[in-house]
Amino acid sequence: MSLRDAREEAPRAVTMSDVARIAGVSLKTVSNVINDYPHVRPTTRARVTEAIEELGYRVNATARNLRRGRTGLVGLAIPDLGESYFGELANAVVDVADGMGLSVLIEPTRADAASELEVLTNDRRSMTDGLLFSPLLLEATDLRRAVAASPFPIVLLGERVFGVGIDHAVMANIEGTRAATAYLIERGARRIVAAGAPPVREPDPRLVDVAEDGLTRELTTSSEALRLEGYRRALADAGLPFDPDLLLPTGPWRRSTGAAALSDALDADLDFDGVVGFNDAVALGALHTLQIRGVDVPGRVQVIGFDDLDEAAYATPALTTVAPGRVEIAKTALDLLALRLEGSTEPASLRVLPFHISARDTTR
Amino acid sequence: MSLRDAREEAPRAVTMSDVARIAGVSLKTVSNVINDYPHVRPTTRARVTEAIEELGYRVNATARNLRRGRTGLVGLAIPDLGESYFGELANAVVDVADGMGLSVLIEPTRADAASELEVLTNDRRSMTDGLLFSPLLLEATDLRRAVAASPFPIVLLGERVFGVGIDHAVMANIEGTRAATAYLIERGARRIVAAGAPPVREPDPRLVDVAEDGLTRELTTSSEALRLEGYRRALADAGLPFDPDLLLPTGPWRRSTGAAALSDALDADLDFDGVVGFNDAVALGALHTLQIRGVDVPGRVQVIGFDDLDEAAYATPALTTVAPGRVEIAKTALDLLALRLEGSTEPASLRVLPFHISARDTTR
DNA sequence: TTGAAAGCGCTAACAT
DNA sequence: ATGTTAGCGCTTTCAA
Repeated sequence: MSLRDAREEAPRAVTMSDVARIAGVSLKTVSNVINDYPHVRPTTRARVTEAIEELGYRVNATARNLRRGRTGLVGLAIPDLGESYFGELANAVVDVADGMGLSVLIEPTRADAASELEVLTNDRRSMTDGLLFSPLLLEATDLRRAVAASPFPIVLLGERVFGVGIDHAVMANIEGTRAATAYLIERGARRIVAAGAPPVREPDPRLVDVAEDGLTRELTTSSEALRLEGYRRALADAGLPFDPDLLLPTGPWRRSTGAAALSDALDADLDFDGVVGFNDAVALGALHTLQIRGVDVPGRVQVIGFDDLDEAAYATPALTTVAPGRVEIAKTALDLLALRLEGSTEPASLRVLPFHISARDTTR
Repeated sequence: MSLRDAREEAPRAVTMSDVARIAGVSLKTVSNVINDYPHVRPTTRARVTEAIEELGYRVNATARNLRRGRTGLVGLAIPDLGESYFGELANAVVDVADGMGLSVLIEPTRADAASELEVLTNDRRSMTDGLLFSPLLLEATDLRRAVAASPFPIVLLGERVFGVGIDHAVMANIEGTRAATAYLIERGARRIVAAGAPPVREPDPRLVDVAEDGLTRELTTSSEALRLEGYRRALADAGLPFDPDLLLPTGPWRRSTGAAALSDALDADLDFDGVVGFNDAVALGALHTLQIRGVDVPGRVQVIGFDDLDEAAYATPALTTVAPGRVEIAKTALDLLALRLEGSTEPASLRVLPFHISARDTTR
């Protein structure tokens, strides 16, 4: 009815001046009311509020943004919303941003280096105040250059570590995997398979002295390499031998590849009593194979994952996993960004976030 | 270096007038070049382009949006990005929108009726030109009222059907499940379990004459009910009896609930040779249980799902499933929205989209 | 405590 | 083919 007619007649939307006119006050006063400026007489405020109500006024965010010079929008560039991990991360970012009065413009980069670069110079960049970026494929040098040239603040988030010079909220890849591995060892596992390890068995030469306290000197590598490093350290901590035969590369970290890797291991009569899945998908796939093959979990083989996806809790048996603190990551990344938005010129910081182990039923 | 200094000194960003000045032309000409207005002399265009290059000019989307009266942003309200189905749907919407020059502001509503309502009157609504909405919990009447009162166009997308009066791009719930069931029947299945059926065993009384051609008279119901209806029809088509014992309610459609439902069925010695999972998660869970229990799939029991998640293709055996045409849904919904954005006052239309069956290895 | 007025950066009539 | 100019709707000095 009236509203529909209104739309058809292409009426001017109601503006602040309409409100001002009806309320018998000036623009400034309406603005004051809307923006909760304290020094407004209660009666005036009431009149304005009433007029707003009556006219169904809503502020025009575009005009406000133009005037203020900011949009309240931040970009979130992630590889793929179809992957549970990124979907859940996006959920977390949106929630946290909401609490800060920010909105999130999510831009999937489709696991494609070109679109990862493109996202930095997109048309959308002029609608956002800053960018949260989770690159997957971009070379560290390309990234560093592009970020340095960007007129807006960028914060990296997620898994990969690219070195200093860029604000960065990362999960504790090394310490998380180390703790996961140690968790199995504490529970009696001695021969622990690393499902999702990188195909190369030597330590990554680029991985130099990776401390997880922000004091890192040089660190440019993949999460595979970082998680492998955590696994190695846990073995070393426990005085257990490092056996390359226990490294199961999977390629992409999916259920199917995890399942296949374990199938192969079983077929090859590999001797093992624990599985560290480098992420939950791989761990869940591994668990699947073990169950089909009739291997008792956790009795004969214990399994632990990494990510704490919702699904992990619902698997049978429920998957023990490293919870990397998605909300913490989101919160830290947004805080870092907010600081830059306020004009901070502090040196870039790398924040490695606390994690914990969600103990469930695939471990003893 | 220079760009960083620039940021620290809080310099005016370069504007169109700067470009105009450097190029020695007027604002209008710069605008013409930027917007690919055809009647610009090549030499002029070159000069402008050069100035743009030199200054590193980027148009200010906010100013443009204010002037144009549109933002080029559409909202996408979906329950939860952590669910693969919605993540993949969001991917599709973003891709299609990209091709239309639109950006997508994704807003998870967290399976909460209040936030589903709230999304319609959000602050973000003044930054978007229209809204794609996939409600899960909202009562049909509430929704209808809210949509009617909205000053911006809304298109519903996804699964539930709310009745006429609202533009709507839906998947073929009934026909898809009917085809899925028929597919198993054609391959010899006779006692087919419906995993994910609603707990009530009577046909939904609200489900009256649901045609899937837009000529629907009355249709206000859940996707559970619609898919059950498809299942019933396929049985009827084949002259097979409808046995309520074969209806396996799961509650939420997840792997875990699908797995549990099949476990119970097996424990109860239920006699069946086919499983129609009401979505892929349920089907995948069912498949999992069947494999653990040593039931030969597809030899002894055939399984088919609904959604065609990426994961379905990677399961072992790969899951046969109904592909509901996510991209088609996205495309149709955005086309519908674009029409309204252009001012169309056509009556609202319900588009039920074509689907197909992705034949894989869980069926013969 | 409120008002007047300028202007954010752009597009699009309207001129020429 | 290009220039002039008036706003889009808001926030924000500056005054009163």
